[in-house]
Amino acid sequence: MNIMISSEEHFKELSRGTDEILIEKDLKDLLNLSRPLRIKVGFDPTAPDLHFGHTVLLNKMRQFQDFGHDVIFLIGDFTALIGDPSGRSALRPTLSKEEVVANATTYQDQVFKILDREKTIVEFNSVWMNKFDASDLIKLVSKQTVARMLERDDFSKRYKSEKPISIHEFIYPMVQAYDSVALKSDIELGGTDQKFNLLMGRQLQQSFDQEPQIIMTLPLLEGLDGGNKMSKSSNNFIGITEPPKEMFGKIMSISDSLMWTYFELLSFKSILEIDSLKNSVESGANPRDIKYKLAEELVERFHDIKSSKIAKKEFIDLFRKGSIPSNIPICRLESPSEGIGIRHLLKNSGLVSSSSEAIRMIKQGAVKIGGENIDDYNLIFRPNFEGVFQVGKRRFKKIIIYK
RNA sequence: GGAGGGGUACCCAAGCGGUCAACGGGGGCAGACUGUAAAUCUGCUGGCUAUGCCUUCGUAGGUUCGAAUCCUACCCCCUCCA
Repeated sequence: MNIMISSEEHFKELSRGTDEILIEKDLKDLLNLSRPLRIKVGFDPTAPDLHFGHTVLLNKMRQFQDFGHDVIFLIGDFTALIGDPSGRSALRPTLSKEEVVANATTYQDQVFKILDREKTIVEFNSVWMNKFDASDLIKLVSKQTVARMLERDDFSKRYKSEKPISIHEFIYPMVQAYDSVALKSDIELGGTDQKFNLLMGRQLQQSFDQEPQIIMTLPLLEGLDGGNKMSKSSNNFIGITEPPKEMFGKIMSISDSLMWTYFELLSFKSILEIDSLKNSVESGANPRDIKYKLAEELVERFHDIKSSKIAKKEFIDLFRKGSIPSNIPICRLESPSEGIGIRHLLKNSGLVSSSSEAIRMIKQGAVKIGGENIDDYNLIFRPNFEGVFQVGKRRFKKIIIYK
C-alpha cells in the first residue's frame, strides 16, 4: 500500500480517464479503509491478440497494482462457451474448450507486458462454474427477470429489429455477475459497454449478502477507422505484438482528432503535457509532428527505444520522401521459360487476392514496378527477372522469377 | 400447434420471367488533393486458362428457349395468437 499518498489523491489518480464510477462516494470510503482492495476484471479468451483497445483497461489495472491493490485477472473460460453478446447485433458463435484453453495461454503471455506478473492473481471462472449443477444454475438465473434483461441495449435493439436472441445469452451476464460473488470483488473494471453486466454483479452480490462492488467503466478506444470501437473483427486495431514499423504506421494513420483521444487513453504523458501539445497545434504546429510523439511513445513501450527511432525514420523515408522501404519481403516465383503474366505474378505473390483484382488494380494505376507505373495487364515476365512490385501505397514485394 | 412476414453479394437494401454479375446506400480498395491524416472529388468493389467462359440471390428439385424472379418440398429467422 502506498501510504505516502492521501486517499483524496489516491481517488483522483484512479479516477483519471474513467468514464464513470458507481458509486464515487463508496469508492472513497473503500479507499479510506487502507486495505488492499480486490479488483476484478474479466476477459474473454476469445481474442488472443491483444490490441491497444485492451490496454486502456490494462493500464488502469496496472495503476491499481501500483497502489498496492489486488488485481484479479479473470479469464472467462466458462462464459466464453456462451459468447458474450455485448455490443453485438448478432449471436456470437461459441468456442470449443480447446480453443478457449489455447487462447487463454496466449492471452497471459501478452498481458504481462503491462501488468506486474508477480502481483496479478489469475483466475478462471470454470473453477467455480463447473461445480454448478443444473439446479444451481436455475437458482442463479431465477434472480433476474426477462424484462430487466431486455433493458440491456443490445438485447433490446435485437428484439426490436427482429433479430434472434438465444436464451443462453441471458446466462452470460448472470454468470459474469456470479463471478463477482465468487471472488468477493470490491471493484470491477470494464469498458462502457459492460456497464449492464457490471451492474448486475452489484445486484447479485447484494442478493448474496455481500457489499456491492464499485463499478468503474473506461471509455472504449476508437479504432483506426475513427468510428467503431477497436476490435479484431472490425480490422481497425493495432496489436501490441505488431512489428514496430507496422505499429508506427498505423498510429500515424489515425485522424488528427482521434489522436487526442489516443493521447488521453494510451499515453502516459500527464494531462498538462497533453494540453501543451494541443496548444502548440493550435498555434500552428503541424499535427503530424505531434502524432510522431504519440507513435514514438507507444512503439517504445511495446518494443524499445531503438526500434521506435528506426520505425520513425523508415516512416519518414517511405512516405515523405517517397522511397521504398527496407526489408521488403522477397518472394520467389517459379515460371516456365515462356514467362508468367503479371496477373498471376501479382496473385501468386500475394500482392492481390485474385487475378481479377490484379486487373482492377492495374487499370486504376495502382501498380508500380521499380517505381514506374504500369498500365498493361498482359505484361509477361520471364525467368531471371527481378524487381520491386508495389500495389497501392503500402503493399510491397520484391519478386524474383526463376525457372 | 395456428396465422402472417421474411431469407439477395462484406453489411443494409432494391429487383419479382429475359437488357441481372444483379439499382441504391454503407463499408472496403485505388486514384487526385495532402501531412501515408481528415474532409472532398473520381473510379473500382464474384472468379477464371479473359474481348469469352464459369459460379452466385436460404437448400434441393421442377416448369420454361430462358428463373433471383413461377411451382414443389425442405431448412432457418421474425411477429402475433395459443
